Amino acid sequence: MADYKKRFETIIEKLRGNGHKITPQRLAIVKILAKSENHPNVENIYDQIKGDFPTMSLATVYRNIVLIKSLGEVLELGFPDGSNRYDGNQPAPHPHVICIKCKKIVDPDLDSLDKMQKEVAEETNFKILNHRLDFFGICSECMTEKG
Amino acid sequence: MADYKKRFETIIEKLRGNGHKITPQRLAIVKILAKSENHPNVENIYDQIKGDFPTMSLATVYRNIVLIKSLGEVLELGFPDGSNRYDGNQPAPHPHVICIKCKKIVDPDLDSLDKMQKEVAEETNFKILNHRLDFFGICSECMTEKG
DNA sequence: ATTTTAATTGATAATAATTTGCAATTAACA
DNA sequence: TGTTAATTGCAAATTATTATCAATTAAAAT
Repeated sequence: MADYKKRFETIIEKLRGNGHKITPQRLAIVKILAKSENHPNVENIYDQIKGDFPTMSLATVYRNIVLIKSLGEVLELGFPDGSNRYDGNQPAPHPHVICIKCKKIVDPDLDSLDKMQKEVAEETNFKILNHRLDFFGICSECMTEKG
Repeated sequence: MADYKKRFETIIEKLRGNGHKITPQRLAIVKILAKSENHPNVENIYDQIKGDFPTMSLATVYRNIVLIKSLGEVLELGFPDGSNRYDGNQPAPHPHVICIKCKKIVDPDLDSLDKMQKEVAEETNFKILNHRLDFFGICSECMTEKG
């Protein structure tokens, strides 16, 4: 339950501070990203907005995501199959748990990653800058479903 | 330093056992995958083979990888940018450390993942089936380079 | 309030890795 | 050696994302 409003304002301020205009389309995209507890994809964002902006282009969603990513204000979860999910609420890297049936994405609490990262850095002599940890499985809802 | 020959034979046997023919092209692909300590991509595999098989198609590499993947004998490391790297030597999921400059991929020793996976399963009520852990950074060689 | 200017948008074309369809080839078995 | 289903090679199709460019517009300056 994060503070959507604060995230929204942070992103908007960062956009302004970097000389970007706040268009209505952009505003709508930022609103969705600031929540994004459900980790939406581009289509989800587009679908939510095109009701209010019928002429809106998918390219606009893509471009705004690229921009907001470049400001470090959204975490892009890209998957090998080409799908992408976004988290503008928690833009720092963090682990995810993904249901392979319903595609739900959940943020678990895990704090042992820092230690692990240090171990890996020592062993491999890498300077570690980033990481990505996904667990794949089946959520309890999908588990109890028939079929 | 794994046992290439054993991996090679294992994969070939599994192919035979599932009614697949051992063509010369396939044999060459399996050989490369059985080593694959350097985590080759499709292009790497294709380039290594087309000297011996000038008419060889990229599609054949793709198709064979799909097949061997379906038998669980190669680990596909797909990345959000669309690139893929393969490990037929260690086909079970394991962490990777990736240099963002030279794209080298290294396998660190890490054993605390099992515990972490159990914790996550308990907390989220997911049945965890798989995982993916990548650390991104700069290797020692790239670190000491100029530029 | 107008004007000015650069950023942004929308529509469409381009991109590029992977996949698919199909005819020709071939490994493996009888 | 013949038979048959699997495999190959080529080219076309696919598909998410990116780039192009003229028209629009937010926001600062006047």
